Amino acid sequence: MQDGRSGAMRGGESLLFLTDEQLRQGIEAMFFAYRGFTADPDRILSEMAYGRAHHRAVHFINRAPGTTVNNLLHMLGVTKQSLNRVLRTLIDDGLVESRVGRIDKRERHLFLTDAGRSLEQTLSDAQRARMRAAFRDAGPEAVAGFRVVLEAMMDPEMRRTYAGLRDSGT
Amino acid sequence: MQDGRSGAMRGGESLLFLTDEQLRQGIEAMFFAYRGFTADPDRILSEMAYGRAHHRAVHFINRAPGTTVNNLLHMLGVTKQSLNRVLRTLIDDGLVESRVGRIDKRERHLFLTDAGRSLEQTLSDAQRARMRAAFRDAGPEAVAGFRVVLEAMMDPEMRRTYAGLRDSGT
DNA sequence: TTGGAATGTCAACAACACTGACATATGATG
DNA sequence: CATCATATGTCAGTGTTGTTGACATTCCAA
Repeated sequence: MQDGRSGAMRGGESLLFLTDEQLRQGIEAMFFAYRGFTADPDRILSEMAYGRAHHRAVHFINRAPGTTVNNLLHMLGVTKQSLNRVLRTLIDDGLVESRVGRIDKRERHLFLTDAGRSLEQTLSDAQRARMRAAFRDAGPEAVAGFRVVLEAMMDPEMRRTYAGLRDSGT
Repeated sequence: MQDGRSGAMRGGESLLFLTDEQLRQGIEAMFFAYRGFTADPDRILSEMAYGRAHHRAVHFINRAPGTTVNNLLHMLGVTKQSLNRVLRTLIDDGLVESRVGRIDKRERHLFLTDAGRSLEQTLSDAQRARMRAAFRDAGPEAVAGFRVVLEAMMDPEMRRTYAGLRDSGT
């Protein structure tokens, strides 16, 4: 694939969108867009004692209340030591509640407190505002394509996690 | 926008794709997809003394040979101190060459050496392979939508940078 | 000549990730 | 019951990447 012609013609169908140049533009689009994607919540977080990792934890606890530490670990793709540091501060600050499991007492189930939900709202509102503007400008068909490509880009395991969250949220 | 109905109906046109639930799915798609997006080059880099920051620097120097440090700074969105640390190792290791500007001798123009191009190829090939698979699976229309939404999500300044690179690459 | 811009460098620090090791409590199984 | 595995928490050390702040050098431009 170093000839720069990987997306020429095949069977009469134009595959121009698969040229190395197109792929490179896709890569750069991901890079620049992700910067925008995180910029607004980051700005809010920088004024507090929290960072992006706290945002992610709070987001997924809100999304899946009662999730266990192990679940959260896999969703976030970090080690338990890394998550624990973040979770510790959130619990100590009264944003997250950790309840011992009723069935399996080894597990801890995580919930947002009112204060936690409030922070989540603040961060999500900022992030959603940008997403909404982008979606609105792009239109429904572009949005559909956007989601299809992103889903195809995930690791299979993450795709399952994503689909599980998606289908549970409707 | 906390009523969860921001994307109901308006003027008879369905705006279902703008509901908070849809936006949240878009946010999660970005999160999981970005993980996949960086996974392959990260794996390669972890076996070397380099990280994601080196990848980004090498990518953009390859994309815009002769770019100045200041240009690169703005493209990457980091401070000169942060970039300098990365650039230092790349120059010392013979992957990047820094030439004093002919017109303005304060400026340094950055180029990849053969070794630098080789590393860039290795990393880009891994990243492009995933992007190519995702594009292929999603099809040209989805890819078009993907790019439109990503571009709409960028900060205006980054959008200009992105468009400049895009138009110069064709 | 003087001011400002571009670059480089040093130091300190913070966020966030990692590995490795170990402790505790609990569930599951023989 | 004894044993092994699982879930969680914690401590210590390390690495990458980012930040500020301060200061020096070089050089363009007014």
